[in-house]
Amino acid sequence: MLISTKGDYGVRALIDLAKHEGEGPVQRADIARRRQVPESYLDHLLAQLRRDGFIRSTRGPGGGHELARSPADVRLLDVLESLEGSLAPIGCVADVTDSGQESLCGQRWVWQGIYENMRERLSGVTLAELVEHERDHERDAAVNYSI
Amino acid sequence: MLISTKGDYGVRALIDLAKHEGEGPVQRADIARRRQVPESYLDHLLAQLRRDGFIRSTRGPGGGHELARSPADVRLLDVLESLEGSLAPIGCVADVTDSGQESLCGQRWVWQGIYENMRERLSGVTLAELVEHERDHERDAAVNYSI
DNA sequence: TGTATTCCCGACTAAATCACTCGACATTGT
DNA sequence: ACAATGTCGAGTGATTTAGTCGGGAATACA
Repeated sequence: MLISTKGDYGVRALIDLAKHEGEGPVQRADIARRRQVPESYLDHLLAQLRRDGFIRSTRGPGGGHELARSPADVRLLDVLESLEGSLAPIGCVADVTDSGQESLCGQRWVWQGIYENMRERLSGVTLAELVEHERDHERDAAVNYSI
Repeated sequence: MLISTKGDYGVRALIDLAKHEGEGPVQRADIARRRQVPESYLDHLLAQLRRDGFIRSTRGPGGGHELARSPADVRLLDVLESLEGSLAPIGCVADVTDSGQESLCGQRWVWQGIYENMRERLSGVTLAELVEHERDHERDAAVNYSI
């Protein structure tokens, strides 16, 4: 599995922030409840998203988390790579500077194309589109993530 | 990482068998040496490939392993799914009969397309083509996998 | 029949990763 | 001062990865 709960939960959190944009900071506990993510785990994901500049956080009463950029400027690819690390499906297509060792993996040429296609598709999707899609399908907190 | 050493080593083994087709059974020790795979680990991979009908094995002196079908009839997709299980990149596109629970994952529509593209590409590549490619690039035992 | 060769199979293990929990601490509004 | 919030790092149980190991079964051959 290329994408674990890290990527899934993290994207859920960003979608939640996007849907509540302009309403001031959103609290971790609210995101956790609405998106059905364990709060103490969400903590780590928000920390990572903050380190990579996707969100801004403020402490104290009334604090919480906000998007640092417009949802239309946030690419799914970047979010997932922030949360999951490299999305390379097989070792021999890793995005390291391919200096020195030519890969031993004979399937490289096949996977290279798959990887590029994947990155292209994920680059083409923004947080704004994910929100739009969720709205179209009436998937929101109350509908899908609550008990 | 979607593909682990299981998939990598297993494909290497099949390529080796394909290159020695018609020369009688190929021994595990020879595959292991030529393809730089731990022999005791290769054991498990060959067992899996046999269970799924990719190879035939014979015991005793002069025994070994042979392809059960023509290399042109073996799709990379099938080999990898045999060795790795489902290649679904994210839980919500799993190929289970999607009865009941509609997935909660909002990225599903994106990943569905990526998954389909991946499976199409992997379906289009046969063992024969992998061998051909290796021959073109002079990647054989003596060239790449030995010390 | 005996023996060497080869595959077959299941048990075991060390290390890494996943999916969390927990507690101590920092910051801030009232 | 104090309560509400986020921040950070350590710890944990379950699962997966990448193997090893040893005993057993089948077979060719002398």
